Formats: sequence, structure tokens, C-alpha cells
Amino acid sequence: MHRHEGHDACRSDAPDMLARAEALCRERGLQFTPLRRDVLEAVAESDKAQGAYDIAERLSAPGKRVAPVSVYRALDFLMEQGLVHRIASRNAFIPCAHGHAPGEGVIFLICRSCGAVDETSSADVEGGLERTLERAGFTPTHSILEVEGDCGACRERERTP
Amino acid sequence: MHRHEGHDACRSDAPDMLARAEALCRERGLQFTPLRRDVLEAVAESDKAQGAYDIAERLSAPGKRVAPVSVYRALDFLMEQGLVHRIASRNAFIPCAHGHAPGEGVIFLICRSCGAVDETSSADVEGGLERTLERAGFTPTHSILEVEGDCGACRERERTP
DNA sequence: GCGGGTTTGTTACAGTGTATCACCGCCAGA
DNA sequence: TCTGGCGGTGATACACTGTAACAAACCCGC
Ligand SMILES: [Zn+2]
Ligand SMILES: [Zn+2]
Ligand SMILES: [Zn+2]
Ligand SMILES: [Zn+2]
Repeated sequence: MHRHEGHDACRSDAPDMLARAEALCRERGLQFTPLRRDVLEAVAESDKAQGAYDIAERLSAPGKRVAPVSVYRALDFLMEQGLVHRIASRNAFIPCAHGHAPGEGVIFLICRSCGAVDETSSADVEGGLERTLERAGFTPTHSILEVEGDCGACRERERTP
Repeated sequence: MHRHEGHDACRSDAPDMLARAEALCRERGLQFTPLRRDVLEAVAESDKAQGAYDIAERLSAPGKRVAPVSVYRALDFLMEQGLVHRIASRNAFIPCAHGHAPGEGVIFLICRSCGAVDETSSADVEGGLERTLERAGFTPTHSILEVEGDCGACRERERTP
């Protein structure tokens, strides 16, 4: 359920990601254009959440500038297809590490010292939330759960200075 | 635990809020200045989440303009004191309806049709989340849980057009 | 080739939040 | 009383985030 087995291999699944995205688009009859590919690759190149403007800058070269608005459009598309998540508390984006069942809740774990964002889920949390909303007479359409703190790797690093 | 007993009385607790805030500041040796008072009052005047710029505009009068930056500073103060919450998914602010135990998780219920934001909490959800984080080796410092959907009142209104 | 949808480029703009510096009011300490 | 610090405010400018609008390019089926 976690993105990291150890704490490397973060970007080793980037090519895998691109292949998965391409297959998924073909299956749905959608266009996996070069821009969308580049944006997804840029997002997948780091396990840190990246801002749209960072991505735009990274994709821009002396001869060819990629405007932020283009990046936003590509990100919108990739989010609709479930390939990318937006981290609301950071105004930033991460690649989705593992596809989700429709309607499944995701929990984002954001490390405040290394900036890495991991994603997980919990039937426990989800069930509790469902009951709570039911009791409150509230019908949910979408929810976000983002936790900031220290990841295991950083806490370890902290202990041995 | 909910802000509304029925679904009125939303702003009837605004004066109460101000008194509470003043007492709290005195107790902590902090200044409850006119600006901070005005900002809190403006936030408490609606059960909808309001943007900082909206508040600034509302507090501005022909003779006296309140700059957004001042509002942000007041909001920062009020958030530190737990009197106001920020809704990350809306870039907006709501008054805290009922003080929280330190470290207690809050769940924001954001109605997409009437815009009202209610807050609640759940030991169930909190326990589940704690276990999940423990299992993931993640030490949390702060978490946000925001749910968008339809509140009971709006769903009722929907059913009887 | 042609027509109509989709994608991209470009520009401009709106919305959100912060940095900086100057000024004021207050109060402790010389 | 003076004075220096300190927290709060005003004011300007700026950075960052996101969207609207329109034109051009592209693709794909007819
Ligand atoms: Zn995911
Ligand atoms: Zn970390
Ligand atoms: Zn609250
Ligand atoms: Zn509602």
C-alpha cells in the first residue's frame, strides 16, 4: 500500500508509470499527448510534491517555453484519469503510486522535513468517517485527508546526527 | 458537537464568540485588539467560509480601508489561538464553533450547494488514523480532514422543489 | 479535402499570500 | 522624564497560484 519499500526506488517506477498511463488512455480512447506525457514524467521524477510553476519551468528549455496554463490543463487531465493527485495544503502535485478503487479514500502523508509525500489508505478510517457523516446527516461527494509530520526515514536520520 | 442544533442560530453565537475570545486573550496575556475583534466578528457573521479579501472588503468603509495583509495577520493570530479555522480546499476561513482539546482532530463538512461549513469530530476516525500512521511509521504533527458534499438542509430542500 | 471536436499557445487577468519598511503606542528600565 | 525595545498596524510592493478568452494547430472520420 505504500510507495516505498525501502526509501529509494522512488523514481524507479516512473517509466512504469508512463507505460501504465499510456495503456490507460488507449483503453479509454483518450489522447496521451507529448505534453501530458512530459508533465506526468516531471511529476513522477520526484517524490516531493511539485508546484505547477516548478513543472512549467522544468519543462521549459531555452528554445521552447511551456506556459503554466498548459501545465495546469495537463494536470487537470491527469487528475481526472487518476494518475496525479493534488495536495491541497501545499498547492502541489504528486504522481499516484497505485490507482484506487473508485470512491476509495486516500490519506496523504507529507513529511515536513524531507518534503516527500506518501499515500496510503485505511478501511478503518473510511468506515469511521462514513458513520460519522451518516450521523451528521451529511452526504459526501469528495474528501481530502492530509497529514503533516515526520516520515520514518527522517525520524531515523534525526536520531543519529 | 455540531454547530447547529436546528439550522438557524448560526450567527446568534457571534457575540458569545467575541466574549469568549476576549476572555481567552486576557487569560493568556494577549491583546484582543479592535482589528482582531473586527476580523473575528466578520468571520463569525456567516457560517460560510470567507476569503481574506472578502473580509478585508467587508471591513473597509469609504473613509477607512483595511488592507488584506492586515486581515491575514489578524487571522494568523486568531488561528494560533484556536478561534478560527482555515479551510485548505477553499482558501477560506470559518469561526471555530467550540474549542478543541489540544491535538483533537477536526472534520470539516463543507456543503457544496449552500456553502456552509460545519465542524465535527470522531474518536473513531481519529483512532483509526492513529493506528494507520503508527503502522506506516509516520509521526504526525498536524492533519486536515475536509469533506465536501450536501448538508442535510440542502438535501431536504432538494427533495421538495 | 472538409468540417468539427480536441489540444495547445499566448496573453491577460483574477485570486491568494508574503516581504519589507515605516510608524505608532505602550511600558520597563535608566 | 527620557529612551529603547517590542508588539501591532499601515502601506506598498511583490511572489505565487489559478483561470478566462481567443486564436492557431492538430486529429479524425466523412
Ligand atoms: Zn493515489
Ligand atoms: Zn521525511
Ligand atoms: Zn473548531
Ligand atoms: Zn447546504
